[in-house]
This record gives sequence, structure tokens and C-alpha cells, in this order.
Amino acid sequence: MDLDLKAIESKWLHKWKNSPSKNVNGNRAFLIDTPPPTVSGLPHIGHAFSYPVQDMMARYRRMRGDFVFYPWGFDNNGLATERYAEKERGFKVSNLSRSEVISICTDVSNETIRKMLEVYEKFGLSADFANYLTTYSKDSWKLSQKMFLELARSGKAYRSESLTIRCPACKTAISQIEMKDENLKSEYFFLDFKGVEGGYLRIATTRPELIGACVALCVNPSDERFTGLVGKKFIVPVYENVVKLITDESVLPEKGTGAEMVCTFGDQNDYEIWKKNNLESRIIINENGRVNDGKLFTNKSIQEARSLIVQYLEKEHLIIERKKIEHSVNTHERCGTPLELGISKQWFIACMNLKEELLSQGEKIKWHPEFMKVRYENWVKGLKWDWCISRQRPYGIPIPVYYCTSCDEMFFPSDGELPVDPSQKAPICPKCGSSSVIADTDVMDTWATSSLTPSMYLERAGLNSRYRIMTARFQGHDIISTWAFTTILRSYLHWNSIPWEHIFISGNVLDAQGAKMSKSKGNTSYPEEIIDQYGADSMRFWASAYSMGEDARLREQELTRGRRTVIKMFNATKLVSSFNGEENSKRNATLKHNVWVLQKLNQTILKVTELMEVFELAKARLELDKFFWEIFCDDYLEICKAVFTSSDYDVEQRSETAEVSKIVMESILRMYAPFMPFITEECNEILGFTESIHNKTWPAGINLQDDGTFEQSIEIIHMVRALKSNLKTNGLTLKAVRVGSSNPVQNDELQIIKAISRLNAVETRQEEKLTVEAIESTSDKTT
RNA sequence: GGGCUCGUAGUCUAGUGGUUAUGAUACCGCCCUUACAAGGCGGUGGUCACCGGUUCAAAUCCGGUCGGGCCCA
Repeated sequence: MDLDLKAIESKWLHKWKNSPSKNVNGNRAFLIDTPPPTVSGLPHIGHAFSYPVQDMMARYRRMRGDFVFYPWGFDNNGLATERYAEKERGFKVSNLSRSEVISICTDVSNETIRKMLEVYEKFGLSADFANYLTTYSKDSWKLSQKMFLELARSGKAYRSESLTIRCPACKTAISQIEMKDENLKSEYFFLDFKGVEGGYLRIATTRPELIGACVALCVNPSDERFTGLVGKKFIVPVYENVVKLITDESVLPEKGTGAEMVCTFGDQNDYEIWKKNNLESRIIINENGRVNDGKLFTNKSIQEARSLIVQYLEKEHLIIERKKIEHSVNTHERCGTPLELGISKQWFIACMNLKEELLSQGEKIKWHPEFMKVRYENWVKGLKWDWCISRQRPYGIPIPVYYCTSCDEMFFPSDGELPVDPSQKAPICPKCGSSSVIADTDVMDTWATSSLTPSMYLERAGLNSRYRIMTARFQGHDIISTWAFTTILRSYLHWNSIPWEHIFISGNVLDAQGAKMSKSKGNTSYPEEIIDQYGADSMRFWASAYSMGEDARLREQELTRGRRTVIKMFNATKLVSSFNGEENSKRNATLKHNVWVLQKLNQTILKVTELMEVFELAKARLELDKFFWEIFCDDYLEICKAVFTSSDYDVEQRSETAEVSKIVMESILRMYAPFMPFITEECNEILGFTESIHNKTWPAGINLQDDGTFEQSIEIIHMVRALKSNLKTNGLTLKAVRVGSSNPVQNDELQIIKAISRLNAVETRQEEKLTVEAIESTSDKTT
């Protein structure tokens, strides 16, 4: 076995690095909004699935002579990297100063990026790795801040004191984007509220620690059990403030006792009822998630507060009943902690007023697959809050805003001063001249930066004056409501434009049984292991077997098939390069088998090209596989071998065959080049070309006149082959056959049939149907 | 709870109204015929999830059921 895939791949990686693919200044542009992988660990199998597909399109379009812009970036901004750094270095963000955190995060991120790059390079991607950007660089700061200020100055971003979703563990405000529903175990506590005029009302709550924040009781207006009680006043247990029983449609009669507390704030529904009824505020959970009820506890965590009040209620015999339940809770997707609501001053980007516009922007983009657009639309329709973009974290891009404490003026740095770290300088208030100015201490949501990737890439390459709309975004379906949504929103707000013409949504990678991969199940695979075992070309072959949006299974058989294709290509190339004819014979194809294969090649090129143009990579490759294996290798190369071994063919005929086989082989390699960049480059070299195959153009078909009669000969060859194989099972070697056909078999065709099947004689006769029968065979038996 | 998606040989998959349902992989038999045994040839294997409807005709279109997956609440 003389094929060392690892050696071949590392050889070409090295060569390509020293002379990267040429970029053409073509008419069509293909601009890729590359997804910058998050700097929070090494590439996983999902990356191995999605990135090669982008690269295949890029390589194809490059060969078509298009201007291809395929930049690269890393997302090292924000919470994901912060958490990763904590884990890597074993520290707690809360124990360090902001500058210490930033310095460690930067350090960890640089180190991780180096390792990530090594793996991504092995994928054989033709992206511009040398000029990668990061989302936490000075350039990214500058752009994020500039774009933020554009929105702030025009009022599209605003600061307001309003209801905020907070994560008590991460101690920051978050947005609807980062909320995740989870079914959690909880417990219902049944309590009685004494009526001021006597009687009582029984309620059920899963949040006893919020009793101190109770400002009303509420039932469904149609719930007849409470008809007489509505409007009556009740006394809150423990805290003894008086609250009224009100009604609201949102209360479900079948939940608990049908009566519930309205607290400031248990959930969003509490807030709605609170606002509608103009209720008082009793905020007992502060911004850091600590509870102070002014009676039983001060500065306790939510969990501590809950157990303290339950203890107290039990002691006072105020709990009527406890019931374990499981219910859906809003949690923070990054850490799984149940979220709290509070009132605080945050920065928001307005989007609730733009639903119609955002839906119509979505319409203007071509979604692959189409049905993924529905997810986007559902998300836009379901928006409940403006996008809260301020975060109370140390690691992130600062919000560039100052506040004057003397005159309350809010002011911004000029664009020329960006990027700024507002905590570093204290400018003078432009309105009252006071020097008692404070800087905003918050940073921006990472999506506020990631949503700008099209501009980040274009500006970095100096292409922003030429292009506004990129050609293609590639991303997973899990981030349609985050990355796709925020990018579409920003493009609309800043440029009244769509960010890209196409969005390609890739599916998940599942294990061979179709189960989601997870570390806890132990069914994860790593790209490097696959490359090690099968080679990067085989990995890409697997990745190209799926249509857009389809979940992919990690299937050994597809990887095996890929590796076989690689080996087959290598061997076929070696065979073709061994065919020797006269140099530069330059004659036109006249032999039937040559005309036939060129015709077939032409058809294949047309089909493959058509499919590549509409981004149907999986189908295009299947066409190519069929031509390569079945037509070129199984039939045509066998004929070629016969031509070179049989004495029936002269030098001229051999030269023509050698040349045609080389033309066809090279065209096959060109078409495979976007899919399998390594082996095609190697084979290209074996065929004697010195120019990289990736700098060649996509093959154009050669249209020849072909009467199609040779198809019959191919069919006869197949039939003879089967007959031979059957006789062999019985220990017989076929020597001569009689072919019956309605269309006469020409002499030159008989010659090929005889040579390829190693027969002494082929007789023919007129018959309705195509038949092949043995007329002579010899026994293999040794006596 | 709402939405989307999928269900085709042991396994995976092609097939959006028309011969006998595509191919891969696995398995069995034969062949080491000088590119390739990581190959070639031949073969076994299917109630196209289930029920109903539309139609001359359904894997395909429609409705429902069951089961898997994902997104959103």
C-alpha cells in the first residue's frame, strides 16, 4: 500500500500555506459571512460537518472565475470565553478585578485560537486564515461602539429603567435571546390569606420567598369559586400588609387553587398584572439576586431565603399542604439558573416596533432550506421585549456613554475617539462643564458585536465601500433566533438592507444511532480523530453527503466510501498516467470509446455544474461519483487497458486513447477538487501538472457528435462479464460468445468487446432482443 | 401547549402522481484477470410507520394516528 494519506495532506497543507489559492477578480462575487467559531474549546464534529460545506462552495466559485471573499474570524468576546477561561485557569471572575479578568481572558483566548487554527487548517479550508479577525479586538471595539452610538444618537437604542431579566448567578441582565425554558422539579406550598372582613383565601405558590413581595391576589374572572371574594381585602401572612383580590384572564383556574399571589416580580405575568392594575412595588430581590425582606432575612440568596421562610411558615403552622411538582421555568441558557425579574436601568435596542419590517426583511433573503425561515418568523412574531444589550460583566466591549452627575446630561464620545474604555478617562460635561462625570460600567451583549460580522469582515478587507450585502451566511439552526435574527435586525437598522442574499442553515450532527452527541453520553467524536483514521478528504466527503438543514449522522460507511473514493482516484490517476502514446498527437477523438466517454463526461459536467450553481452539493457529488466509478473506471478504463494490451490497436489509436483518458481524468479531478482538495491536488501532480488544481478553472464540456450506438456495446460488455462470472462459478473459462442484437455490432466494436473480455471469438447474429450466449468454454479443472 | 421536520431491506439513504422502488453498507457465492481485494462480478434481503381519502394510477398529494428529532413557550 503506497498511499499515505497523512503524508499527502500535510505535504499540500504546507505547500498551500506558502502559496495560497489565487483570488480572481471575477464578475460575480461570492462573499461569505463566515461564522467565527466561539473560543471556548477545540473544534467538534459539528464544525467538521459545517465548515467544509462553505469551503466547497468557495472553491467551486473560485474555479468558476468568481471573486471569492472567504474571511475567517474567532468569537472570543463575552460570557462563553469568560466561562471557558475560568474553567481553564481555575479562577472565579468575582474574585478578580476587571483588568485582571480581561488579561486572563485575552491570554487564554490567544492560546486557544492557536490550537483551534491548527485543527481548522487540517480541514483543508481555503479561508483566509492569515488575516483572521477576533470579536474582541480594538477593531471590533471600534466598530461595535460606533454602531452602538449610531443607534443611541438616533434613538433606536435607548436607556430606560424598566423590567429586566436577570441571572442571579451571572449577576447580569440578559435578553430574551438567552432565555431557555427548562422543566425543573419544584414544590407547591398551599397557604391561607386571612380576609380583613373574615374568611380566608387559599393560594398555591412555588415561590414562598416572594410572599414579602406580594402586592395583590389574583383569580380568573370567570372562576365562579371566587365570585363573591373579588375586590375583598386580605392579609399577607408573616408580613401582614393588606392586599386586594383582583382578576386577570391570564390566571389558570386549574393551576394550584386557582388563586395566586401577584409579586414584584415573580414572572413576566406578574409584571403585566402589576402594570395593568397600577399596583405598588415591594421589591425584595436586589440586582445581585440577594433577598432582603425587612423581617426574616437580609442579604440571603434565593435558595436560603426560601428555606428560611419555609422553616418559619412550618413553625407557625401556616403551610396547609406541600406538593412536589415539575414545571417549566425560565432559565439562563449559559448556566441553567432560574431567572429573576427586576427593575433596573439598562440599554435596549428597539425591535418590538419593527416586527413587520423584520418579517419582510426575512422574505427578501433566500433560506436554505426554505422551511428554516419559519423559525425566524416565529421568533420575530413571538418577541416580547426590546433587546436588552447591557451586561454587568467584566469581559466585554464597554458601552461608550458618560453621565454627568451635576446636570444629569448623558453624552457620548465622538467617533474619532473610538475605541474607548470609558472607565479610563473622565471627560468634562459638555453641557454644564462639571467634572463630576461617571462612565457607564456595563459592557455590550456579545450578540451586539456578533450581529455585525458582515461589516466587520468587509471593513477589515477594505471592501465595505464596494459591497454592503454579502452572498452567503452559513450557520446552525440553533442560532436562528440569535445570530441570524440580530444580524438581520442590525443590517436593517443601520443600512436599511438585508445582510446577505442567502442563508444556509446546517443541521445537527448525531451519532450513528441518531442520538444527539454529548459529553455525558460519551458518544462524541472529534474531527482530529476522524482525520487521523480516514483523512480530511473522507471527512469532507461525509460532510458533502447531506442536503442543507438535514441532520447528519456520523456514519462509518460514508467515511469508508470517502476513503475508497480517494484511493480509487489515486489508482485511476496512476493508470492513466501510465498510458503512453505519441506526445502531442493532437488528433481529434475518432475512436468510438473515446467519443463515447467524452460525450458522457460532457453530460456529467452539465449536470454537476447545474447542481453546484443551485448549491446542491450532495446531489452534484453523487452525479460525479456515478460517472467516476461506473462509467470511467468500470467501463472506460477497462477499455483503455484492452487498447494498450491488445495487438489490434496501433500507435495512433493508443495515442488518442492516452490523451482522451488524461483529459477525462483531469476533468474528474477538477470537479472533485472542491470536495476533496488534497487527493485531487496530489493526482493533478501525478498527471504532470505543475499548476495547483485549485487555481484551474471549472471544466467546460466538449460537445461531440455521438450517434449513441456505443451504448449497446457497453451493454454487451456487461452481459459478457456476467456470463463469464457465472461460468467461472462452475469452473469454466469463457472463450467465445454469440451476440444477438437488432442493431448490428460494428467491427470496431467487436474488437473492443473481444479485447476487453479476453475472448478468442465473438459471433453476431440478428435478433429482436440483445442476447449473449457462450459458444465455447474450457474447463479449469486440473486432472 | 404551539410550530417545523423526519419515518423507505439488518443499518443508512435516493426518489415531490406513471414500467419490476435508487444506491451505499453489511451479509453470502465466485474471481488475487498486470490501477485499485480499501477491487470486480453475481446474489439474499422491502406490508415505502399505521389508518383513511383524492385519483385510471400514491413512497409521492390531502386528513388523522403512532413514533423520533429540533425550535419556541
